Amino acid sequence: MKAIELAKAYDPAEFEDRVYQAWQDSGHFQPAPAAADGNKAKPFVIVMPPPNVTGILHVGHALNNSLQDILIRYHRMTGRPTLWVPGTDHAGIATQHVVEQRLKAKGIRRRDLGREKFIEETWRVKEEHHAVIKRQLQKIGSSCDWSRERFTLDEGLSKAVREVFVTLYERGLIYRGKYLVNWCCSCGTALADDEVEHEDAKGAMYHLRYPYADGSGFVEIATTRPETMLGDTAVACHPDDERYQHLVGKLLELPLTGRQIPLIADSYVDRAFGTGLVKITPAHDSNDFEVGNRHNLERINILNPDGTLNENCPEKYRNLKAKDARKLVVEDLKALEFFIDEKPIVHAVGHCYRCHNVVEPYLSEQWFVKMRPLADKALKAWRDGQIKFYPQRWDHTYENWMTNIRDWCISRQLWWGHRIPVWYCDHCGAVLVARDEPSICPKCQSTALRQDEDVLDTWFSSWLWPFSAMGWPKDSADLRKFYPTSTLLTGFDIIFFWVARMVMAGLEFTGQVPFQDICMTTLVRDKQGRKMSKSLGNGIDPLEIVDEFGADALRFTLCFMFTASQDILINKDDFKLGSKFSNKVWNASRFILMNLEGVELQLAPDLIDVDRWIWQRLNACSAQVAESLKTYRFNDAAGAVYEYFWNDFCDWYVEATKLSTRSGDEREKNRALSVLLQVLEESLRLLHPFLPFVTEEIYGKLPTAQGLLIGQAWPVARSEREQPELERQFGSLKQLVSLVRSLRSEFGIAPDKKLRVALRFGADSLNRDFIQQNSALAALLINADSLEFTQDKPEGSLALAGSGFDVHVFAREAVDVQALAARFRKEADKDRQYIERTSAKLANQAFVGSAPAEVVAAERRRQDEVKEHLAKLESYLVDLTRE
RNA sequence: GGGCGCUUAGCUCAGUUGGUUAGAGCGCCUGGUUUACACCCAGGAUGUCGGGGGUUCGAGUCCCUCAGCGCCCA
Repeated sequence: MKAIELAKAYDPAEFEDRVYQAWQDSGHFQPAPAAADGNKAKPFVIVMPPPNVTGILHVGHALNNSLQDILIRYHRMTGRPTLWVPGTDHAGIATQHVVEQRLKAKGIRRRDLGREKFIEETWRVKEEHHAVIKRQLQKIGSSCDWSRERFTLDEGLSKAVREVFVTLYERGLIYRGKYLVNWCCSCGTALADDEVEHEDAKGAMYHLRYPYADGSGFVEIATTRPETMLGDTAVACHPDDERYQHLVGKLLELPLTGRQIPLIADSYVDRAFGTGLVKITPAHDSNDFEVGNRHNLERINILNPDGTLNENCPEKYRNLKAKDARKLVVEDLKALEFFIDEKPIVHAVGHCYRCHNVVEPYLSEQWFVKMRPLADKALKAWRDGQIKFYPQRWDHTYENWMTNIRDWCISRQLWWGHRIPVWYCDHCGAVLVARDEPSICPKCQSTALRQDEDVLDTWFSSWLWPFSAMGWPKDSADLRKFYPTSTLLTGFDIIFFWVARMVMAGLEFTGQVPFQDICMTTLVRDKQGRKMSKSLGNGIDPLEIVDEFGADALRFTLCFMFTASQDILINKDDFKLGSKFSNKVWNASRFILMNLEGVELQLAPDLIDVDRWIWQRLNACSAQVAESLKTYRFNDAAGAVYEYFWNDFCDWYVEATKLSTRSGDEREKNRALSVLLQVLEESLRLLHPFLPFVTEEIYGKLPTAQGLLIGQAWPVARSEREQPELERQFGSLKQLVSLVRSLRSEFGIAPDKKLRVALRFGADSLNRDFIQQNSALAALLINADSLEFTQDKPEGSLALAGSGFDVHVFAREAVDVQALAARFRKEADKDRQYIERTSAKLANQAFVGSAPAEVVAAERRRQDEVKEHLAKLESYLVDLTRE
């Protein structure tokens, strides 16, 4: 046959897009129909964590999707029906924010545009962004089933949301109420507890004086938020606090307001904190809210939705922002001598996770989900082992959150999202919660119905994703076949937001956990350990990496660096790792294919030792990859294929085959290349999940290619290929080669200088036959004319110590004998130290008595080897110094 | 305040139930135009495994303690 040409340089940009298109056209992204090939294997299914449709893919997404794709491709190649469902989420707050900013640039405000027009505009923006996200996922090679792509605002998913809302309401698990919620004044909406990020901020502890109403004295209180005093309705002490017990019930004059408030006792108060007295502002602090409930206190809301002070405050403070009001209040308190002092402190302040402005506790009417009953089921499922975290330590986080679960505020004062399916009758005041929009009030027949203005939290649709994406609430074929899914792979930072809630929703609505394995990924950071962010400008754009190094390089590097326990600290240069590896695969393949010129391929070529050795190595690698992927140890899997391909296949096997391909013997060349091609082909299959593009491109050039590599069988480890004795035998050949190469290198003997080398085996050498049979190979690898074998110590040579043999190199004139002697002495010292150490160990009855027999035996064996090594060195030294 | 994690070569990290003379990639040093690859080849140097204590025949690995760093929750 003819030689096959691969381009001289590995150039991923040349083929990646073309290869992706071929995959997509081939239909392999869709699960193979089980019936067609009688495939009874259990499906392997992942739902992709839907990225925010208006975001762009960052390197964290690249990591997560690369890892998911590795799992998907691997399982697909092992023959399981495999499905990866892609999609995006509508990201209510973030998207609305993006669109408002765009409009603002044109001088348009959301309210001016009106709800309907605004939503139309948002859909347009969504479409644009969606195209970008999808393109990005394709660029990195995601083999997901685009025909099943979903968006959280799709009709079907919206139906699921509505079904869930109404069902939970019917089950008494959704309620509406006026409570303190986290309020983002900038976004103008309520947030869930976990959407608030606590950041340390510099502030002050203000000490204030509240006089008794009867003028007989005053108490001192401390607060970090003096402006909220305008909403105080009590001051509290601990009921057992002897300093204040006698004052309980006394009325205080609240400065600046003219109001009188009581001094109450409540065990919530920490006696040791400040003066032991706290002001109680039920409408602006969640603890105070509880105290207020217990004592029936009035709740005075002093804020407008935009964060300015409202009409419940004295006139002069109205419409000021809280920050400005604070200054003025402090000033006024000073003027009236109610101010004692302020001390700087650092305290945690809540910020909106989307816009990073300060979040205020704010009293408002919202919808909530009662979480306790849902969480109890989710806890039980976890305790029963139905879900499993990788790594396991995330168990604690899950358990802790589930155990201390709080109700979930799900209404958002936004326009972009699922509108709450609740209607109010203006005529009779009825509240209608319905799957379909009612046209008439069933209570009073009025048509004056008004839908709730608010939308639902985006996570209220995301938590249904594993089954809503499969068609639920319809009883779809996909749902029956692919649900529950196999693995969820996502960032640990959304355990609360998403993972935990999906488990709850899955159990509540499908009666099953939505996935079995949960693989948590860590954060990708810069080399200084900083989070990648726009403002720092330290982000890595995955597409830039793809352009520069190729998608395989991006994927492989991330996989290679992904360990379960630590964040990934990475910079652009690190991606050279993957790029170099891809290049290696390209060039090794190129070499083999270019050597096919004039070769007659054999279907079942005979194997020689080195062939059996590489099959053993490939087999071992396969077993290692399978084991590693099973437990989501991606770095181990990547490390295994890297080591196999580079060190075993390229450095030893391909080099070894040169003996055959350059022998001048046509038949031997045909045989060797036939095996080489088979090993290459199988190696490409082994590597494909990790380096899909380059392996597919090369596979397409193979004379033995059948269809696309993506659809080929992965080389599962087979016991008949195990050749453990070959590992040992080939290992001794490698040792021989290394010894000679070291000598060459150390003493500057040119690589192209042919050496005369003789081998002398010890009496009980295990590997004698193997090395003798493969002596031509050994001679090639050490560039010797031939390898001689001798019984007696040859004269005039330099000896090197192998295990079970001496290597004699006739190169005395090329070597600095003194330097070699010095090296031997150093090695001998090391040996003596080792022997001393292990002798003590072996003399220790406690060790010999209590350690497992095989450990002791191994220790003896190693010591014997070192003793043999030392004895050789000593005899070499005698020879060297004598002559 | 409660919880979790990290500290191993110059850098980034492996090291799964305790049992070889602790590994990888990058970087560094020496040599190399071996017609696959300089994104390469061959060889080499580099570690009191954060400090201290303990358990054990044996500790990077288990326990205690101290120090530093990070994250989550309140």
